[in-house]
Amino acid sequence: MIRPHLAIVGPTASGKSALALEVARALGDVELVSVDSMQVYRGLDIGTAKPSPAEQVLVPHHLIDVADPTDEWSVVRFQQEARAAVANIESRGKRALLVGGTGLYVQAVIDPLTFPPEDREVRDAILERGATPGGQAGLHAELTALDPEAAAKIEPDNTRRLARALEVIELTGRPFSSFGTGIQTFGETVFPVRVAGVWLPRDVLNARIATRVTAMRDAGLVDEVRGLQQRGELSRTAAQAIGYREVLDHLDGLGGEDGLGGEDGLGGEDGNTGVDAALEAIVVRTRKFARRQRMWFRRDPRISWFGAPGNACTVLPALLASWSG
RNA sequence: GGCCGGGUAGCUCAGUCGGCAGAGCACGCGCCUGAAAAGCGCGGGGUCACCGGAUCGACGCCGGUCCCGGCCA
Repeated sequence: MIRPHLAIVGPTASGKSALALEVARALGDVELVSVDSMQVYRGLDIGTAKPSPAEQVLVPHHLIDVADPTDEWSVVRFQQEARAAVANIESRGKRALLVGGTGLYVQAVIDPLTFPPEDREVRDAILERGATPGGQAGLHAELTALDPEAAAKIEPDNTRRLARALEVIELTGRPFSSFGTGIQTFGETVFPVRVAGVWLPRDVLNARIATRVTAMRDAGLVDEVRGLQQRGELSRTAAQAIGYREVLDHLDGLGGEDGLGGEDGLGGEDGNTGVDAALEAIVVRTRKFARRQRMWFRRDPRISWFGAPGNACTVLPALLASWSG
């Protein structure tokens, strides 16, 4: 019988990746699959805390650097490629160790989610309708008429999800709610897998986030973003990566405009205040992201939680003991 | 020292003619099926710098004190 695949989930900056490396070394028969919506992009290295080339040599990693930063990426592409990677690993007699913090992606891989078709043009057209005055209310009314069940589950102001639901209905002629039971259903996974969650005290995690952002600056995050920008405009999906969006905004702000620069006039004579503000914004958004991750994973009763006082690696013995059974 | 502007939520700031104190962000709680590091909902939070006065009633008006910024000396 095939031994179950493994997964480690948890909030950003918890030390999941380092823990996964140690697990891989200890077990010997696993390969890592990054479950991360931003590490898929080549060149987004520092800000995504991507495993270093050296680390990637130690243990094979999958789903890292599989897209160009000018390309859009989506959960469906991830689902296809990650499942292919798992199958590939399995075919070589090894086990996959999924590691990551993108909740929807984790479920897209291990749960039987099937995503209805999409048509960007159709959706953009709906989105445009929604952007007109009173448009959101209009979209919600439309959806209520076509699919009351779906409409009840989507906040009237959430234009993006309203548009997606209407897009699916327009494309398929079926109610959006007729596709799947929703991600709040936690049933059989598509392959045997044991999922562990790492959990850090909030103040510890916040401190780790702050430290990590400073380290990213020191590692040259701003230069990395500048370089990426010169090689072509980041795609809609890549450009929203935490750290990249803020630095991009900051670099745009330096463009010598005369009024709106947001300069506070006090203190920083060398543009450093701008960088500092961007870094602070990164810290704040990372914290919020970690909170949403917590909310997401917390709901899944299949996750076994491992509390760590400082960083995730301290749970290694407990985790190995749990998985050896 | 003089003149001008300012002091209201953790931060930045609105507050009409005197009538129960507001927003954005932060923070907390939550939602989630093709952008998910996205998008969205809900909530807690105030000695309105301080002291005194007129008024039925003051964040607002009057007098004073303290603090911050700018200009002038």
